[in-house]
Amino acid sequence: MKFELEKSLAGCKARAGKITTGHGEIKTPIFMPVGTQGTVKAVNQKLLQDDVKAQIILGNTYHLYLRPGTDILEKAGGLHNFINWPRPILTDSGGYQVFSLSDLRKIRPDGVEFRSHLDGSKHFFTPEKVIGIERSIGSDIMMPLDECTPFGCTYEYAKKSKELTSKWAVQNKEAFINSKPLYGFEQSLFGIIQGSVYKELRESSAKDLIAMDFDGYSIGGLAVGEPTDVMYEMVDFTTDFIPENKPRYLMGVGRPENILEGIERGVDMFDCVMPTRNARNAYLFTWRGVLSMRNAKHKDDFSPVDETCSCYTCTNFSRAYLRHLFVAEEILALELASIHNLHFYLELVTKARETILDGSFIEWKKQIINHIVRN
RNA sequence: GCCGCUGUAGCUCAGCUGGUUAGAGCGCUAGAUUGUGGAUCUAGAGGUCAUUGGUUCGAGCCCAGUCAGCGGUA
Repeated sequence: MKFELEKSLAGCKARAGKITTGHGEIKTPIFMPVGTQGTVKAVNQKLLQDDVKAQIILGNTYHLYLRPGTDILEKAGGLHNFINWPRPILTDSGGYQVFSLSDLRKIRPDGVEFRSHLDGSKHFFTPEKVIGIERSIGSDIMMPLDECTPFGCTYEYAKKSKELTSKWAVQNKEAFINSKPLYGFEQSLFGIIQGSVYKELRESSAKDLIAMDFDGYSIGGLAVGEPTDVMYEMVDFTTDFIPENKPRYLMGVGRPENILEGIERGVDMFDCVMPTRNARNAYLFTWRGVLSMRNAKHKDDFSPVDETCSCYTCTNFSRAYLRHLFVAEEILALELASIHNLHFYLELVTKARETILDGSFIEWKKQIINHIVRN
């Protein structure tokens, strides 16, 4: 993997760059649709490429390990082949599932013991095991096993957790060096910076990981319930420690305005379930604010979701039809809404990139936030 | 025509021996959703208890008439 920094803004930390992987280029800043189980829910691969214009998608190690399992993925020749996705894939390690499925797991110094949310069976993840699974998956960018701390945890807990994540990072890195890709293309490994909302811990976590020289750096453990301004402050603080020539990835974020604020603070990559999950709940993002497609006011509104949007949904269907599909619980509702929201997110980061390159980002961002945050 | 059963929220129904502002589920309306459960959670609106009289301190509940629906019967 190669990262090329194309432009850094003078007035803020926003940057534009290019990541080159074995499955092509990713132009940053970028938003990565989440495809946990080998599919971006409700959107097929053709539309994902041609209409949404996704440059890279996510898969999840925890979910893919439980189902279909690494034996199937290897027989298929890796996840790209299995799901017929020719562009880059990034895999999350399962660290977040350790956090979100907390009643089903136990964290130990050597790894995480957990029960499958599918059948209750017992499993044990170590950094080495996770790297092995990600080799079987064949993701272009792999995330190491980490612990995502819950918001509200004490300094002491966050400190111990950060130390564990750093210790695991060494093991992740070693396992990475001591293993090889299975499918003939290069894979790369990021480090995940933890430390909750404590600056001192963020700094020390960043320094631990940077000393190990990862291909890129993720900021984890944010957007887990802390106030938004705290999240921005932590991001701003943390990106200062990350070398300029490495991509920075803010995990799990976020709302459109969160992404723009993240870009301004020097983040290159984002992922979030919001555009897809909210789409399935009839919550749509537009350039003039958000819409709830179930609302009765759309019943006889035959205008598109967003007049300025060029996605398949907006160029072909009305709000009234979308509302009808949601009320009738038709599956096409999920598809059309997901296409639109993802198209919006990708267009958002594309425009951010363009305005970084031409120097108008800050001005553009202010204007956009005024429009999209208003309801 | 006669006999019986039933009328409570948009729908399906609870509602104790008569006792404060009549409830539930679904639906409806509106929120929430941040390294994915199409899930879930939160809040709100909505009732002349078919109708007219009566008994009672007090009636969704008891009595009578009327209307409507369902079943049986000549």
